[in-house]
Amino acid sequence: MGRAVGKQLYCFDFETESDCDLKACGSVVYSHHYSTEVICLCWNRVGEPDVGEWVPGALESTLTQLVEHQDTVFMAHNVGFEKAIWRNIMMPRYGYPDIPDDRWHDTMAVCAEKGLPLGLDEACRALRLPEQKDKAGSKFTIGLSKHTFDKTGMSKVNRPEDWRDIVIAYCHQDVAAEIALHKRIGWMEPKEREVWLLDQTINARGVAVDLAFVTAAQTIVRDAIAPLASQFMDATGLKFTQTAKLLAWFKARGLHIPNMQKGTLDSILGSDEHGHDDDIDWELFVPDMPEDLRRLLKIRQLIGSASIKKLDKMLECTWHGIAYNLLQYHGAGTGRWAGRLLQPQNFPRGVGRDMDHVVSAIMTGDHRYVDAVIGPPVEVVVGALRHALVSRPGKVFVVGDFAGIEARVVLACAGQHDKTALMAAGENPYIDMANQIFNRTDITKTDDIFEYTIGKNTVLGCGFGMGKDKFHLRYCPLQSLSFAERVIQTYRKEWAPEVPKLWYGLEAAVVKTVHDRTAHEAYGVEFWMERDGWLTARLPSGRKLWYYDPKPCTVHVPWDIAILKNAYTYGAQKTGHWQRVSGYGGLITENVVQALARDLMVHAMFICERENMPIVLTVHDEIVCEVDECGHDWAKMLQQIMEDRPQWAIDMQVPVTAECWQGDRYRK
DNA sequence: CGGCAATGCGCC
DNA sequence: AAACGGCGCATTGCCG
Repeated sequence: MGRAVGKQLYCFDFETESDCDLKACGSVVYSHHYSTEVICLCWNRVGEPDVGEWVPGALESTLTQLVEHQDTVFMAHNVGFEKAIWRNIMMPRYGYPDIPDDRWHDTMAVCAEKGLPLGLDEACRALRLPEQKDKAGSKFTIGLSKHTFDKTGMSKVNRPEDWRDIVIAYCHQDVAAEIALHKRIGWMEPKEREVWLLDQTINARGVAVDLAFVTAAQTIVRDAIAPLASQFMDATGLKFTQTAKLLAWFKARGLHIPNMQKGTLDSILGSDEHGHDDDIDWELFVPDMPEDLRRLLKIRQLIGSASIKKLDKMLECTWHGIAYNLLQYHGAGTGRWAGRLLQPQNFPRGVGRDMDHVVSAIMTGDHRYVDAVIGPPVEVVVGALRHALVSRPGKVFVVGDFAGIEARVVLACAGQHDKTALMAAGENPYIDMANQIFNRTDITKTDDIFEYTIGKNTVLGCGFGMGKDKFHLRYCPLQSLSFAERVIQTYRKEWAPEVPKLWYGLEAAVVKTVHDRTAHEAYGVEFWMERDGWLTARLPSGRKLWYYDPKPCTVHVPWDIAILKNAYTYGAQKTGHWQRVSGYGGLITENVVQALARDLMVHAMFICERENMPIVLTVHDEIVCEVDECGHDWAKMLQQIMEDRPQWAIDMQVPVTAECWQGDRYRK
């Protein structure tokens, strides 16, 4: 079941034209758009000369036979697109039967699993395949869409006469490239195929968006920003989004600002809205700033949030109140999902205001009212963005969050069992850490906020080799550097001395594997050079992490120019493009730990599905299910599910706890 | 002018 | 005895 191997495999590729912007709206909205039309569907049976094509109105039965043959599996690169076209155009308009999820195979999912770029063209290039995607053809086809007319100058009247033939030829070339890619990368691991099928189910369910809430929020933002933006323009001649130019403008008036980030502005203005004086860097505070400049910075701070763009995005990518395909399977190299379209994984957290109060105020659409009863309207809306996601009528969200999961996994992985036992016993590890750092025994969460926060940040942040400089900059810029150094040393030497051994142990194993091309194991992770140019790390969970094109190298150690040590690099996607990355202990540890935390998620996700708690969203260490509204204590049930550990996690002694709640609106 | 890279900013 | 990593989207700015 679910296996696509051994069946008749057909590569399947649609070319379409539309006024709808596919990238912005997603494949579901695109496929439903009135203007979207199929130009052609081309296919080729993998390993056979069996090539075919379909165009609207074609009278032939080959396609019907293919689809009705239950042993036919259809392969595409990003099948979300092909599925949407099939189900929302081919079925309703042309009467074809459905192709169920388990008869699709996605080469993009395999690329994701094996650490390759997700784009077809980028993947083929990274693998140096002779068969490549036809870039000119792609540009031509995209140019057929009306929303690009102004850019390409092509329109229905001046298209070349043979434009359909050009597109069909391009489509066949894409099919050839996809087949070459498939032959090189093969199938998914069977267990990951099951995860991917679940991913497809979740993406097809979608999440409901409260459209009335979104439009009310848009009204508030628009009305609140307008007067402030024009004041700002009058004073500076600049739009408040032109960050670099603004910094120069302020500099010319004697005010040197490192950046326009929220925290920086809080510090410079010497006040933040919520009285967290801890967060303020008083060295940046400018007490004698001219009032006009202060006023401008204040405006920038109030309306400069880019997050409000999400409101537009929510409407754009929603079809009849549901946003589909918000998650990318294995979007991160470690197997975590990535967010797409309205990006549900980076909603601002807000500041813990009363949700019902905030939502009802926003629903009025009146920015003055929001200002009067809650606070600065734009800031209120930004903090409430996640509340736009709601459960469908008659349903309720049940949401669970793994507590400090990566810190727990790294300690368990390292064999730091005194600390995992402490967590398993329900004690607070952050207090334990803080007591050790400050040489005390009586620190509490409420009475020693600074000490507690340092303890927490140390436990959560230091498991992957962070150094004193980074810790200082990030968590305690007002303290001395030697304080940060002491914190780091306390973690590494006293609190969790097994953890640095984990970094160096994993590094030694992976470096040996890349250099001598034999298997090496450390801490339950087995490194191995696969055929065809991959390094893999088999995790205690049984899953493999894949690193493409690993190469041995040597580097100078930082403390002695004369000493060389073995190291390695590999190809990976970084800041949006394919480049070589240097591996090191902290990094490989981070990858392994993040991957294991993901596998704990997946374990819980399968149980949720089995127990009739359909998942609609995941956010790294958080599961969102949508269940029938009834008297049932769903939160309790989800907690039991998430705290059920797979055997490998029991063996590793990972202490797992989950915090769960239920409600009809998404919140933190 | 479009394409691409870098940057800023949100999250875990 | 060094190194925190993983994302996506919007915007800006540079280059051809």
